[in-house]
Parts: sequence; C-alpha cells; structure tokens
Amino acid sequence: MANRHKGNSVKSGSMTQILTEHGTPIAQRGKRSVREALLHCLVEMIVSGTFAENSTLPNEAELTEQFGVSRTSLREAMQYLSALGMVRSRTRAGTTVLPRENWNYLDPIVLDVMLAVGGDDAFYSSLIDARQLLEPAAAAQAAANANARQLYQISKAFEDMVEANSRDTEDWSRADLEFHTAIINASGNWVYRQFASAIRAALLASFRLTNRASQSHEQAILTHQDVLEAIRMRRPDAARHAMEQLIGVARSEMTDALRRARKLSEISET
Amino acid sequence: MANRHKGNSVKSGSMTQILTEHGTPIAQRGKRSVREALLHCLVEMIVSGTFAENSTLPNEAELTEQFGVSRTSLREAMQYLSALGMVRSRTRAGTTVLPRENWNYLDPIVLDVMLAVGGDDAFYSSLIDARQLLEPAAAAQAAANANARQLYQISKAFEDMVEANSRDTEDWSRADLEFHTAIINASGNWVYRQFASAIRAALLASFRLTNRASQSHEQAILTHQDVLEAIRMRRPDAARHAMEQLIGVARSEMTDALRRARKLSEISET
DNA sequence: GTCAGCGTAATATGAATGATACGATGATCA
DNA sequence: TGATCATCGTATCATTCATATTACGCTGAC
Repeated sequence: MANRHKGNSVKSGSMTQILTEHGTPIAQRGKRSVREALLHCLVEMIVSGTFAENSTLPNEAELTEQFGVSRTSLREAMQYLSALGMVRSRTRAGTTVLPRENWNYLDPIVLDVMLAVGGDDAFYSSLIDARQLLEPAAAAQAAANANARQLYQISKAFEDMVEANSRDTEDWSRADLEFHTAIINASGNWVYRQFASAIRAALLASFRLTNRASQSHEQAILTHQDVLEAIRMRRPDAARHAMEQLIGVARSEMTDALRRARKLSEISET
Repeated sequence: MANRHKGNSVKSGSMTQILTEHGTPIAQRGKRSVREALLHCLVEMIVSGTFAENSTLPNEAELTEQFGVSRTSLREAMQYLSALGMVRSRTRAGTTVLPRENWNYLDPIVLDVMLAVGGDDAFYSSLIDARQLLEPAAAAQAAANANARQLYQISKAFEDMVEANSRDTEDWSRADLEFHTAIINASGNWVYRQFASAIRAALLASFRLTNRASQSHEQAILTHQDVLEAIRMRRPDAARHAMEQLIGVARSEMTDALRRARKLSEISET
C-alpha cells in the first residue's frame, strides 16, 4: 500500500511527464491552482517514498519538464516544502529530502496525505496516545479558564451534535470535530492549540474507519455531555476525567476498526 | 515592547526603504540569503504587530520597492509564510495576515522571533505547562520503548552535561537541550516529536533568562541522572516521576526569572 | 609514480526582470 | 436589482544573470 501513490508517469515522445490521479497533467488540473496541485503531488511522492529520505531530488530543470510547470511555480512549491521541513536546497548541491523527524506532520497537507497513503499502526497509536494526553489536560484548563464566548462555542458544538444525531450525516462529524477544537481553543494554551490539526486528522480518520452505529451515537452524546457539564461547572478534575473516558472510547473504537481493516486486507490478499 | 521591531524605515528620495536591524537594507545583508533575511524580517513585522492580524499587506509592487528585493524573492518568502499559516494570498484580494491561531508557532523561525520580541507571561506559562505534560509522558514511553541507539544518545547527552559542568559554557546548554530532545525522540511518538522545537525554544529562553549558579548545575545533574537511570532500568513510572520533578524545577526557575525580569523593567521605566 | 595542493570550469540553485493570464472586486448601466 | 465590464493584484510563465559548491585536472614535490 505504501507505494501506491498517485504520481504515475507516461512516456510521450522523449520526455516523461508526471500525471495526477486522473491521468491529466498538472497543467490541466481541476479547480486547484498549479501550486496547490504541484505541492500536493510532491508531498505525496515524498511521503509515499517515491522520493526517499536523504535522497536528492532531480534538478529543477528536470522537475519543471516532468511536471509541466514553470520554474517559478516549482520553486515556490519548494519553498513551501522547505517550510514544512521536508526538503532542503543548497546551491549546486541540489535539493535533498530531509529525514522524517524534521517533517511538520501537523500541517494539514502532510496529515491529509499521510492518512490517504495509510500510515502504519504506530502512526495511529501515536495519534491516539497524544490525544489521551493532551485533550484531558486541555479540558481541565478549559474548565478553569474558558471565557463566555469559548463556553458558548463548546455548547454550540454539543448542541449541533445532538441535533445531528438522528440524521446520521456529515454534520455529526463536523460538530464532533468542532467540539474538540473548541475545548482546545478554550484551554488558552497556544501549544495545545498547535495540535488542533492533528486531532482533526485523527477524528477524520476515525470517521472513515469506523461506521458508527447510531446506538453508539447515543452513547457518545452522553460522554460528551459529561465533559461539557464539567467545564460549565468549572470543575477541572471532573472535566479531565470525563475527557479521559471519552478518548478511551475513541481509542478502543479506533483499535477495533484498525484490526478489522487489517483483517480485511489480509483476506483480500490471499 | 510589542511594537519595538527591527524593521525601521527611512525616507530616501521619494520612496521609503525598509532597513534591517543594523540599518542596512536587505540588499546588502550579511551572510544570510535574501530570502532568509526577508523572511525573518516579515515574520518579525507580523509577530510584532506592524502588520496586524486580519489586515491586508501592501501589494507586491510596494513591498518589493520597500524591501528592495525582486518580486521572485518576495513571492518565495510569501510561500514560506503561507506554509507557516501566517498569511493567505488570493488574486485581486491581496495577501492578508491570518489570525494567530493559525500560525505554526512550533516553527523555529517563528519561535525565535517570538522569544526575541518577548512574549507575555501567558506565552511562557503555556510553554512550561506543555512541557510538564509532554515530557514526563515522553520519558515514560522512552523507558518502555527506547532502542539501544536511542538509549546511547540520551546517555551521551547526559555525559556531555556532566563534562560541561565545570566550564560553565554554551556546551552545557547544548547538552541539556540534546538530553531532552533525545528522550522525546526515544518516545517513538511522532506527535511528541513535533514538540522538540518548542522545548528547544523553552530551554533557550530559560538559558537567557536565568543565569544559573554552578551550584544549581550540580543539582540539575542529579535530577537529570534520576531520569536517565529510570529510563535505563526500563521503569516508565519512575521515569515519568523523575521528569516531572525536573520540569518542576525548570518551572520555578522560569517563573522566578520572569518575576525578576518584570521587576527590572518596572524599575527602569520609573 | 603517487599524492597533496591549488586553480579553474562545470553545474545547480539563487535572484532579478518583464510579460501575460486569471480571478475577484467594484463600478457602471440597463 | 441584477448583469456586464473595466480594473487591479496575484498567479504563472519565460528568460537572464549571479553565486556558490562540487569536481576535475593541472602542477609540483616527495
């Protein structure tokens, strides 16, 4: 699965041009701008290993030809990549892919690709471990410090969840996501806030992996309500505990889903 | 203090050109490349509030003129900024500064500027809160999972600290920093690893704020040793506890230093 | 004959300039 | 009020020059 990236290439005349997922060159992309499409493509190729860590990328001339973009666009995409800690360019030496430990995994683009490529179990368990550490602390801080506006946002998200309960739509996901984001924001800690994107990614992944029964929605609403009430009542310890419970459920759901997914892929391979 | 940024400007003829901290235009910068200098300058102006949140920057033509750089360099810097979540460009609408909650504070450049500009107390307390939450967890994980190479790196960093004890030089800081980084890396959790840069910044800040007496070095070595031993002996709970102690000390040192710094600035203002 | 040292050429990124395309904004007109 | 169009600023492309670093080759001494 790891090497199933979207960047295929096709011989046309003497040069090979890299194509996007729909078989169209980047030049004729859909809605996305050149830079966006190119960037996404590059991130994908790096994450998937087409461009391995510590390897040197083809030089700018080759890349512009392969992708069919101007050098300007390519270089701007490279600047973005270097801000993500994925590449480093030096004159004459070329552009090299940095080791993964330098990558900014919290960037939405990187996370998206990471989830799409399908990381290993360690990827998901790291994510859930981090959530179980951070979110209870954030909830406690929120209970201690949240102002009126922040409390409202949390409550609003919860009400949206309740309302979306019956019609099991995308609204539920959005509200759930907003609930957790609002609590982190209410914590008032900018470091915790940096993780909002990671938690967002974790939730999106779990939504995709687990097809929640609506019965489990009822259960989830109760758990979320515990968190909300504790924060409203300004009881940090209660909030922390309630959030620990909530993430505990999320963890078991996630591991179950992963086990199912793994079993499924094993069957299909035999 | 908030608006004391390095980007001064001077009238020369009909146009104003922005100068760097040494009074030299970016064009004649020292070692740094144009992009680096420009980027640093822009980040500084945004963090310090010269370009306020949600405000629209001058258009590219004006900026190129003010900074004395080409449009290429400016745009590449902008790409980097947009990767940091600090700006967003749209055709015709111009490029706007995004609200702080979107910024990637964990990026070394942003952190550097943040520390240089001198954030408020909430900035530092968030940092230390996050450390107290994350590092004990990372230490526990490291005790459980670290492989031989990772253990060696932690030990090596500790030995460097011991060696640097007498000569109270920069070596101590480097070793201390390496110690904490190595533990986080050994945790095997990529989410925790994203914090390495933040912790690095926190340590650098504390080195600058607190002029540790060498007696406190002796004390620090003992505390660090506790952590190291616990990890070596594969005792997660002990490692967690030892790290909690360590960060507790760091916290009190930091708050003391901040109080002193605040008092000092009050005196100098009267 | 081999290797150390130095100078130069080749090469890839860094930076500047000019031109064109595109899309959003806001004014104009029916 | 709503559709159309002029305008302005970013997006993209093409081309050129500058700069840094690598790599090659030359020379000379041991």
